[in-house]
Amino acid sequence: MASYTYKVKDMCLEHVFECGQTFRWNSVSCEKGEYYEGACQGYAAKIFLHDGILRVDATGGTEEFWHNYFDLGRDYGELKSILSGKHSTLDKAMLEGYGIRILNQDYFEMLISFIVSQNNNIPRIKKCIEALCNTYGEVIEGTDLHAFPTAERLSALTVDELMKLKLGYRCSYIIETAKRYLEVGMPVAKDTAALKKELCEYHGVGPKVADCIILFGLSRVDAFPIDVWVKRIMNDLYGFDLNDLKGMQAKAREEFGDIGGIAQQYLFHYYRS
DNA sequence: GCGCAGGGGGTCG
DNA sequence: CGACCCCCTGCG
Repeated sequence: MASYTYKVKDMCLEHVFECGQTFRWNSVSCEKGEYYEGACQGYAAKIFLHDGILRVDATGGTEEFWHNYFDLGRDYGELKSILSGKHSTLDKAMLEGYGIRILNQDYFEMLISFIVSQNNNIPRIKKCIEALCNTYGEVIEGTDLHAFPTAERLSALTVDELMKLKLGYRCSYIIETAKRYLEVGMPVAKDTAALKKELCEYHGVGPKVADCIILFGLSRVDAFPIDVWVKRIMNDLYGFDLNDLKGMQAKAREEFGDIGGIAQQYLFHYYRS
């Protein structure tokens, strides 16, 4: 069991784990307060944050790995100052969600997780992903947690098998996606628009899911996922028609530049809470 | 209590 | 633009 500590600013565990970017971390209450337990990249971990000190107790991963996972190399204070004054609602959202950070998560896990998320709600998304991990993911030694399943494992399943996990019509998307991922691998570096187009070729991946994968799985903070909440936000803030996705995308680029994904997370969190 | 719409971080045909 | 697999909620 490795233990690492980091001095952090602009961070709150609840903001990080409950803003909808990840589905595998759960809060645990104990006498000393609250911590989060979960898994990523085949490592199980407990995450504590008190008085500006982040502590990671994990079954593996280097100090650099967790530093990168929590995006500690990015100065969110600086980002907030860049975004401040752009809109009074965003200013409020940044105060409310001061401790949001975009996790650097596994690409394949994000690919599958956000396919599961379509036309679905967060509690059930978490259940579905937990079922996927518990059924098809390797046990993480010394814990009762499971790693996210590999593409090899998922690609070998039949729809009938996967249907048992109550994933509904998403089953075929998941299997096809795992197969395709094994063929094409990670996307090569290119501009975000081209990435989005490439991702939309996966069955079950549309514009919204593609942007989530780009933002959370490829760490491109210029991606600006537009879901029903963001539609409402863009309507409230700038008066966009609810189905004018193009207009919203353009406005996000104009207002937030290449950190639209960061602004999106603050706004999304603010509207949901 | 129970049955039945309604809708959920969309996408496909 | 309607259907969708499933689950949870609210309402009669």
